[in-house]
Amino acid sequence: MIDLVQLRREPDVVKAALARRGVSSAAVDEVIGLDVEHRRLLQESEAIRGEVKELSRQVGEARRSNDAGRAETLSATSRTRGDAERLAREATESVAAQLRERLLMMPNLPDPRVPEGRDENDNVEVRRWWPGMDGGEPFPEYADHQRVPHWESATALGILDMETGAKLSGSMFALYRGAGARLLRALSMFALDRHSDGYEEIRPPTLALTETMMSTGHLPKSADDMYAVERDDLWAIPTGEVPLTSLRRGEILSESELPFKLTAQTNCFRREAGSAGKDTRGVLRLHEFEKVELFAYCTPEQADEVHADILSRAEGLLRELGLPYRLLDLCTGDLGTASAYTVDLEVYSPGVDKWLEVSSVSWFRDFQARRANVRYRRADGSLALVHTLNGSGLGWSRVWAALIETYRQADGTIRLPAVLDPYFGGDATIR
RNA sequence: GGAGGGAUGACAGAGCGGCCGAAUGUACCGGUCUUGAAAACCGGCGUGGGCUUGCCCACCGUGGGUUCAAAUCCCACUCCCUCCGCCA
Repeated sequence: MIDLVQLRREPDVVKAALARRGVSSAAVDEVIGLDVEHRRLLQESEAIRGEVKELSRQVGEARRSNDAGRAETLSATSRTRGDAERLAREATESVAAQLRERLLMMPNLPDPRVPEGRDENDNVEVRRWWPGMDGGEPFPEYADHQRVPHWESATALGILDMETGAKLSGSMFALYRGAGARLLRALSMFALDRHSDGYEEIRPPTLALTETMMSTGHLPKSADDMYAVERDDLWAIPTGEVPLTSLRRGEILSESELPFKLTAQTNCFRREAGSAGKDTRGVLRLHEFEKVELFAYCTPEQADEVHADILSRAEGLLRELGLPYRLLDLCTGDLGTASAYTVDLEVYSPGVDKWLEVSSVSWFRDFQARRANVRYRRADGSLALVHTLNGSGLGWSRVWAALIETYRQADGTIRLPAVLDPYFGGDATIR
């Protein structure tokens, strides 16, 4: 949620920032108008409320001094004012509800460094890495046996069975078998092992309350992309970010515990309502996938450093796995609702000849903290909202595909990078 | 799923229609005393909102209701505890 106080103080700054994301000046004015109206009504109803309280106090006084007549008169006046108060309060609450609704739909202000753009095509590549790059080697050349899509090679090896996945749950649900399933488990273990220095490992529930989904900004705006368990009023989380952001919801943290860093491996559920037919072969886009998330609450001063740390951890994993990747600064048109600044990591996968998004490292400023009401007490005793950041480290289905394609040998076997050997009993080769 | 008990400030815990934003204790902050510390004593000490910055309003799990007036009475819900049932 954007800061209403800032909106009052510098409406033009807010308008200019939101205009970059396509929010019209009129929409912002509407919020401002509702805020003005809300405060006017609030003052009115609070003044009447004050009157009622004062009258009630006097009724009590009159009763105690056995002045029944006076008490009755005062009581009657208070009753009338009480009716007026009810009306004023209802009007106030109605405007407050409208204001809240508009505010919850409003996206975060993009950071100045976010490039201008309409959609994902305008994201700006900031860096590229591949094995041997530092030694001056060119971008890898791939052999024909690596140019095989994973849905062909993995299915042939019996480690991926999309057909049975569809039989169980419908299209875009994967079933991994044998070494394929083990590879997925290995990747989560590998990542969590790497993050264990500094990030507390969490195993959160994957069904969450509406309030929990509201805090990150996934609701109300993206309800169509979420799986709802309506009977119990729960939602399947689209990312570990959801439970982690609410871990300390409503709490006041001490400055000494910041940055407060967490990591969690969870399944992630996405309806992919708006992406019919796009990259749907194999495991490129699934309704359910596994991801290791990195998350932090921190002070505004710590935010840059934490963002860099999360990013470098995500990069580090890809380097250890020997997979080429690139970094993109998301443009204003592709930035997530809650984010102020996001860097995406895309891994190159030779079989499909595509760059695949495997991580999004985002800084939310106090947008989520305001919704989740997570604050910290500063050295001077004052309270301030924390900043939240998160990033995948990493989302596995696409990494899985890139590994299968990149490390496919001429004989059709897959010799996975040596860092995974320990998770395969010493030899990470899939035959 | 059934029966009972509970939810109050950082924590413990009183209050059970009006003088209660809330006793008391602990913790915390400042001061006195002390060579220093401790103890003792004195003072302070929740959050949010509004505006005429001094005041007003809201908040005692959540939502509704009764009343001139609700932490306090009534209803519903959520969560926690105990017991029973069921289950991995």
